[in-house]
This record gives sequence, structure tokens and C-alpha cells, in this order.
Amino acid sequence: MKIVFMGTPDFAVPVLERLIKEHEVVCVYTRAPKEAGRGKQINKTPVHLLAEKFGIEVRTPKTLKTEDEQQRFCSLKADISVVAAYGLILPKAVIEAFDKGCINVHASLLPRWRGAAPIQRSIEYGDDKSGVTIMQVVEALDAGAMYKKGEVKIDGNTTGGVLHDKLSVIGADLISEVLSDFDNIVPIEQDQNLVTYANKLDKEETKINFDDSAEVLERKIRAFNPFPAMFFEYQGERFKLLKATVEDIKADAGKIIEGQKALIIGCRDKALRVDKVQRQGKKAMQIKELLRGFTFEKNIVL
RNA sequence: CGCGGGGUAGAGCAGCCCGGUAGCUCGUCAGGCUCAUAACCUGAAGGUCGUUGGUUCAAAUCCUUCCCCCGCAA
Repeated sequence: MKIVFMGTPDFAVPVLERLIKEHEVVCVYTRAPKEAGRGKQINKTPVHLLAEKFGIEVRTPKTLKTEDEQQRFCSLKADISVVAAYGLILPKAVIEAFDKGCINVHASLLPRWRGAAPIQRSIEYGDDKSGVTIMQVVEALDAGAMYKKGEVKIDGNTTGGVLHDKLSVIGADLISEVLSDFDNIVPIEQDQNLVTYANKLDKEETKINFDDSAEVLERKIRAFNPFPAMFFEYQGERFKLLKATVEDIKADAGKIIEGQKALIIGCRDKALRVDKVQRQGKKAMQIKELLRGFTFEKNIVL
């Protein structure tokens, strides 16, 4: 099939790779390169780099709302457009530009977790499974009828990063399966009663509040590992918390119960034993490594 | 030129401001103690202090070149 692909981050890369291998990708839309990172370098998106590598035309319009852009899009005359974490709202003219419409790869088991950060939210809220849904793009956010889903279990070791990578691969498999049998799959409408929304990640929520319960904090730490990562401050220095375990110990919220042989901090109910941290300016490391040369003062309240 | 931290023994850190024998914790190795142990005791090995050049009687420490890692912000 002739496909127009629209995507931006790493998540979309395996999907695009698969499409390139199995179909004819005539054009790739992605977010425009922008200043980012140290030194504010101009960086192209992961999808942009992949497309260039294969010599595919890349377009990076700031918006698709203008008639000009919509004209350009339609004139590609593809069979279908595939969207994976593109980051721009698609107007009706774009959605309906091609015969087979527009389909999306979404990193959740819809209708649960429509929206921007489904991967992290599913872990944060203690879901026991996550997955990928291939569905039609409609004007309402992530609300289209569903072609196919793939599930994956979430357990105590599932971090946001791990789940992201798994779902990304599953997404590539699913899109491949759906496209190869496209005309025979009948999409199913989403059950409105089961809809939830995954709010965008906000840096504000990554500052650890030890008044929360230890279980909730552990899940957030796991969900936000490696990005954007939960953190606390100790003596003016920032420590990202990448892995922690709930300990059945009662102590004042935020109080350092042990800071030499291990790092254990009280929460609202139980306590958290820190397993992996990243001190600002340093690489991530097991807490034991850090504690060989660094000590947290006992009884200080964070 | 967005702001900032760091590169010292296998690991994690201190020392750097206020130049003058390279240090701590852990690990490793050897030996000892113990019914036993991630415990304890004794001893040992292990470092061109990221790289270049300079200042100095003397540089991990001050100035300089470059390389690498990371935090913030975006």
C-alpha cells in the first residue's frame, strides 16, 4: 500500500521501520526540528532521522490547519495514512484525505487511557496490563473505532521505559497485521463507559511528596523511570529515584530512617527503601554503590 | 555561544578555594578467628589524579587546549 506516515518520537520508530519494509511509504510527517538538549542544539526527531536514512520525503509543518498544507497532503494520493505519536491535531480534511482513511497506533488498551501519556499512567495507577490499540482516527481524541489490540502484562518490575519499548514493538507488529488484512477487519466502537484519560506528564508531579503512601510512590517511581523520573532534594542537591521497594516500617513522612548502609525514607504509611538513584551530574547507580562514598544523615526530614 | 555538576586504585567518594609524602568506604588477594556468615581481626596488592601546554623549586590542587559523562532548562 501507499502510505503517508505521521509520527515523532522513539515510540514511532519501529512502526515506521516496519511500514518501510512492507509497504511504500511515500512521505513522512513529523514535528519540526527544535532547539533542545545541552547547548540548545537543533535536533531532528527520531522519525525524521529514520525517514532521511531511507531517502523518504520529510515534511515538518507547524500546523495542518491551513488549506495549503491540507492541499499538499491530499495531493500525495496515498491509500492510507498511519499515525503514531505525531503530536499535532489532525483536521478532518487530513483524516479523510485518502480512500482507506487514517489509522493510529495508540499505546494503551482503549478506551482506557486515551491521551498523551498512556504508558506511564497505566503503571502509575496500578493496572495489571497494558497494550497497544490500532484504531481509526476521528476528530475526537483517540476515540475512533478499534481494529486490533495487543496486550502485555505489567508486573512489579515493569518500568515506563521497559513498557514503552515493548509496546513500541507490539505496535509495529499490530500495524503490520492490520494493514495486511485491512479490508476484512471490522472496527469495533469504543465503550464510552470505560473511557479514561492519561494526562500529559508534568514536571511538577515528579517532585516526591513523602506524604503520599509508599505504594503510590513506588508505582510513580517505576512509571516515570527513566523519564521524567521522580526526585527528592537533599542538601540542595537533586537525587532522581529510579527504583525503590516498599518496606513495612512506620516512620514520619520524609524522615531518613537509615542513610548509611541503606537509604530508607518514611512515607505517609510505610517506608521506601531506595534501590537505584541518580545524583545530579552523575550516572544512575545502585544505592549501595553511592553509599560507599556518600552518606545520608539519619533523621533528617526531606 | 541557554545555566550548571563531574572525570582521583575494580566500584563509590574525600582531597582542589588556602600548591609541598595520594586518602576513606567497599571490593580483590593472603592469613587468622568462628559450628557458621553479607560478621569480625591482621596484612598485601592495586593509581601516568581524563588529555594538552604553561606558571612554579614543587601541580590532583593555579592558568590553558581538547575529549568524555551527567543534572537543569527546552
